[in-house]
Amino acid sequence: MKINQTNDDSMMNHLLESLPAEEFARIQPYLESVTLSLGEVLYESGDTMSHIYFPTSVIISLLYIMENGGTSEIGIAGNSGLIGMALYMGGETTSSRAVVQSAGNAVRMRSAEMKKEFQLGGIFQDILLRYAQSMITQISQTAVCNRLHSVQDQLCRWLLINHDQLPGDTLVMTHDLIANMLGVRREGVTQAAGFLQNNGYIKYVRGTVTMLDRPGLEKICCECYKVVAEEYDRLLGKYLRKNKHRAKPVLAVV
Amino acid sequence: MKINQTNDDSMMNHLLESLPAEEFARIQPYLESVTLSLGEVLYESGDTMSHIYFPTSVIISLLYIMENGGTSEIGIAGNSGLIGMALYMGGETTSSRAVVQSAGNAVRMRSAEMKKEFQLGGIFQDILLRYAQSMITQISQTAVCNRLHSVQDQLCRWLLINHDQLPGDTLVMTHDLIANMLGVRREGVTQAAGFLQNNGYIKYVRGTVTMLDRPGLEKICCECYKVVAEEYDRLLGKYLRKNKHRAKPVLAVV
DNA sequence: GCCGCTCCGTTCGGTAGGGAACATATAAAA
DNA sequence: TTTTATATGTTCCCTACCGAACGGAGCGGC
Repeated sequence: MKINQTNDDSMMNHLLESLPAEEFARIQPYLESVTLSLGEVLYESGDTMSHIYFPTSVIISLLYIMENGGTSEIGIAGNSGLIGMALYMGGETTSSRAVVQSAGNAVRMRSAEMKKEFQLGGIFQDILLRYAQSMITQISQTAVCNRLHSVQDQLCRWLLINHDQLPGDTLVMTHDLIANMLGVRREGVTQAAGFLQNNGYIKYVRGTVTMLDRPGLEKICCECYKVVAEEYDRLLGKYLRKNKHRAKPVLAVV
Repeated sequence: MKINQTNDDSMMNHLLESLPAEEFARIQPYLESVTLSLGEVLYESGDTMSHIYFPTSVIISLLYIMENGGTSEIGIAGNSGLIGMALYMGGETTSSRAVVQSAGNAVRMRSAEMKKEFQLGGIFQDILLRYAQSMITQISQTAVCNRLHSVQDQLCRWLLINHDQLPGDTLVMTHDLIANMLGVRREGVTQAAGFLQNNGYIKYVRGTVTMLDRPGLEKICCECYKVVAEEYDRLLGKYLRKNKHRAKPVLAVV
């Protein structure tokens, strides 16, 4: 982790940029910009968190690691989310690992200041709580998707969710890593990805995946992506839409 | 749903009985006791919630219903939980269905009063937020268990979690219903339950399951039960243990 | 150029669980 | 008691996915 000299990028996180000017001004002095590299671990299961992170260009994955070594992702957060809900929910720690899935920047805020600001109520608190609820939806939908849908469906969902957090259309990620996220075998990912490539939805070579036909992907994907995207928009859209600085929609909703 | 004349049973919900006397006195006037029958639906996916429910003897299941008709439970709440987090998280609704899994009583509180009391902060708010975090853990663990563990493991987890919310050792529940909760086939449940019965862990006849060897069940279960139970205790134990009225431990932790 | 590493493609066999059909057992209703 | 509805037991086949192994392909370092 590299600590940057300015926090100019703080407005690139959609939750922060949704704040009214006066509330943003209040917390801005506490924000610190950091650069995170691929694979870096922000915290392990059980670690007491020192900071809350608001990704600006980085993507963070929340991973569960089972006793038998199996892994499965329960949710991700990019520039429309945050990492460290447990700080304001009261628990201080969670049982998941937060790991950098795509290198980039984030702004962070110390635990103590975070809790103090949360207690003040206002829009900031409301946004944090609504975001927590949207994560509950994301995790729930992951649970049922894990249970009831095929690997291919889940790969589509995963690609779409990640694409929403990315600046462009290319994702740096090997089949092996995707398999760890989905909790399936690498071969299963290769097979599903092969199908998607043969049908013109994506293209991939040695650790990069490029989206070619996003509308098509949404079409063949199970409903799980849409449910999560729409719920995020329902919960936080009223704040996000107020801000005219937003360049592209956070989530493409049908 | 039947509305009762007194709310004397309100102290039978562990979250409520954890409140300091003065905070409990403040909200008690808003509490209303209701009797709920098996299969009753407290709210459907998308419904605006009118009340938050604190189960005293009832058990409520949170079910997701997919477009193809498949169902899967993401969490449950009994006398150590509540139903209606979305009210204080800001969303007003969730995308799950809340259905009575075991008949009994609950006390409830109207949406408006709930939100007002939550805003006052204090122990009540802290307990509600910590409970929300424990539900996040429960849902996350369900997600990974769905992905990585066998039907038998999941049946054990489900039985243990339900047993924690029950007064006795007998659960009124058919294999068919359990299958809906777990999101698997009825035959799969019959087979797993048959194994558990043949090995003396449980006994069942026509819609009732009796726990015979709970320590044994915990032993052969995957870690998922233990993780959820310990996390609940870590988050809320400090409040629960203060109250001397508690009869039995909410969760048996190894 | 050559070597070596990582990523992807493919195969084989094994298994858990799904879909469907049907037999049997118990409880409630008539 | 007989009837009927519901709960559980069992079988068959089928598919998706797992585990493991190995071959080839791209890309770096030397």
